[in-house]
Amino acid sequence: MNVEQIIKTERTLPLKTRTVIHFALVSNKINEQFGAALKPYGISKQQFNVLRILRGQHGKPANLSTINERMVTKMSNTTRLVDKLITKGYVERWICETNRRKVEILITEKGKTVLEKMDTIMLNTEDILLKDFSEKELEQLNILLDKF
Amino acid sequence: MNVEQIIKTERTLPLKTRTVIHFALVSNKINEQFGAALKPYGISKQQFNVLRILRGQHGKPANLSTINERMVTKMSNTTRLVDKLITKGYVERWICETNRRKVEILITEKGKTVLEKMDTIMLNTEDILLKDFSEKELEQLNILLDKF
DNA sequence: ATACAACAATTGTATAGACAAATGTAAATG
DNA sequence: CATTTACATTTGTCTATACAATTGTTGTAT
Repeated sequence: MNVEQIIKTERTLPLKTRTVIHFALVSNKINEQFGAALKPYGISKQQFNVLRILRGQHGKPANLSTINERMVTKMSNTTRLVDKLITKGYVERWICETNRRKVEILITEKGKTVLEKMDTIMLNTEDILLKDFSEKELEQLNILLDKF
Repeated sequence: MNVEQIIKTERTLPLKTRTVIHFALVSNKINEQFGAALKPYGISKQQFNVLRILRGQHGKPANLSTINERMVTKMSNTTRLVDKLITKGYVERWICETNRRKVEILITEKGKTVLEKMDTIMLNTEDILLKDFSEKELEQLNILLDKF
């Protein structure tokens, strides 16, 4: 991936600028790939993330703030995101008995089934995306990412 | 930045999954910072990108497809993006005389002035974002990013 | 107990972006 | 030269997201 070539600039970019742009380009690519992988399921990355969080609760219900806390990309409107998962039948929502301000959200059996299928696809996509990385390079990348 | 801690998961993530999530987290951080830097100017990253592309033309007008080609994040609707820049007076648009299908887009003096101010802020933001990286680490990161 | 502050989620609204269809223009074909 | 095809941009529509204001509930202080 030659950054200058992709954005078709004739000038040599300063290293820092180049890094930031390079990062954005890779980020786009990753998003596209995962987006495409989830497309057949009619689910967004965010929705997938929420399903995974709910499964990770092992039956223990989660409320909205818990979900938000754990999401990779926080967003302002988890209510409507959950709404969509309910419509699809992947998730249930109840009002919390002990604190009626709160809400209890659970993944359904249908949600679990579909999530399992998506898992495979997602792991596959990861493999494809990272196919040119050795174990060592992945570790190196993680160390560098920590510096942000 | 401890990934597991941030997304509050108790399990140890597989290296590849961890990398992808790590990447998304950093990407969010970068977007937030640049977004915040541009906020006082009431301009989006995309709009800023277009202004920079137009300045890079050195007076030579650009048409929509040229702009699209050079944008870091391609998008489906550059027309409306340019509309917004016109409203702000940062950009002009004319119909191309030699090929009336095309359009000629130019940055205005006002656009150049405001862009110069934004440049400083953006470079500053880059510096802050990358403050913990040595020259060598930045080069290393760019090499790793190339593997995507 | 009553008033007030804090909490948790929801709703309204405005803006951004994705995607497909439509418009207008130029080039190619017969 | 009329018709078709390709091109460049624009427009319509639907969905996603950000941000602020609102609703309903609980906890706290007097």
